[in-house]
Amino acid sequence: MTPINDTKNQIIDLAESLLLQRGYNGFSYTHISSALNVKNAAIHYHFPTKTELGVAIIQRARQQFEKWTLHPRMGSMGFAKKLDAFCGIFRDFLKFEGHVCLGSALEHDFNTLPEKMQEEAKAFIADFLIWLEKLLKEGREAGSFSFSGTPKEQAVFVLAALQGASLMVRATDTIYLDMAIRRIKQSLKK
Amino acid sequence: MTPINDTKNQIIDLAESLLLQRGYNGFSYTHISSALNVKNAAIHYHFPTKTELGVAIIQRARQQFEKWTLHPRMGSMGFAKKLDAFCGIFRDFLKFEGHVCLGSALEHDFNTLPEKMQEEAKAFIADFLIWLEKLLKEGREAGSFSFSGTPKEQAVFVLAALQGASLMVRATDTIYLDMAIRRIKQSLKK
DNA sequence: CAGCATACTTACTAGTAAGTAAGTTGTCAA
DNA sequence: TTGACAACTTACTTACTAGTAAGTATGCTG
Repeated sequence: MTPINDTKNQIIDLAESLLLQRGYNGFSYTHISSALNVKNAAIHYHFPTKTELGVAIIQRARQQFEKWTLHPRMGSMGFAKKLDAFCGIFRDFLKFEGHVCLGSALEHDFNTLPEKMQEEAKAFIADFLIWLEKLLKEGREAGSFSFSGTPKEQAVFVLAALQGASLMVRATDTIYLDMAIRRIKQSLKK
Repeated sequence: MTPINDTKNQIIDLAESLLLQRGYNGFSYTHISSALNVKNAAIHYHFPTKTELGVAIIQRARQQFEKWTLHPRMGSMGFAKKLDAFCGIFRDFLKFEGHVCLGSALEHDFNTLPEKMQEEAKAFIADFLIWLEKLLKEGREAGSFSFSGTPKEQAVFVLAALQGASLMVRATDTIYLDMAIRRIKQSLKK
């Protein structure tokens, strides 16, 4: 028997994938229902509105990121390794054909997003920036990183480059993300 | 008397603005026609399909960029000033509420774009990258910039950071673009 | 002034969007 | 075994999408 919430999770999985591939205004309940071989009303049963579905996607992603930051394996990592792992998140997004990272997708569609999604999107970006800022601050204090300016400024810079590169890949070449990651690491070297 | 092509240009202006604000799938002929106080068929008269309208937007932007690169004022500029001016393009995009740069907008919607628009979008990004790569290469040779790796790699990095920051602004704060620009300049200092 | 092109409007089409109301099926607990 | 609930389907609605066919007002040109 299908476990409870199996369809519900499949819906979130597929909707997230479509969001990363086509943007919030580029997918519909029909895309989801036909791929899962159910009727569009079945999607509405689990997520009465598209807004609720969108919010669910972001909330799950925030939970996943929090879990990622709190993973035991993270505790034993050095600062450079942690940055590596963070960059890896963006590489992972690109593993699936035509995906970008969730942050860029939400930022791009921001103006057309329902209010509740806008709030969640802001919180999602803030999560990333706060984590990065802390890593850079502590990493510099420990002598692992070297950069001028504030850790916040540097965090914005690093995240911008990662998001921008993951976007650019679409109209150019996949290796461009790796190029950007190499440059980011270089810019933080002592 | 309305000059020839006045409506046509107004349509491109508005469509471009909507594209930068809401993405390709986030605006319709109704948005344009109601704003210009004409009927939707009037838009179809000038641009039979949305594809043709989209292509027109990109082609005009490419021409404007080419004109910008060839402007007499550019000839007398040093390498650092030219980079400044290039970053200024991205600042200008943000002047209008909720806009991103055209490059990010096209990259984001890339998977849902009609083929002809995809081709133009690729060429548009390539224009930017080629110009930047040349600037960085010659600037380093002349001793104005300092960076490791290839000029191409660095060009990808700079453009990624600019595009990423102009996106991020939406879900955070406008000053984040300036932060990123400061970091870009810093990363190229001798 | 005849004829034609430009720049539209009116009135529509087929398709798709999100969303809903009411009915059906299977499972499980009292 | 009955009733309640979860997880749907059937069958719709309203609104909007891009796009089209046919008609009209205006002005230019020979």
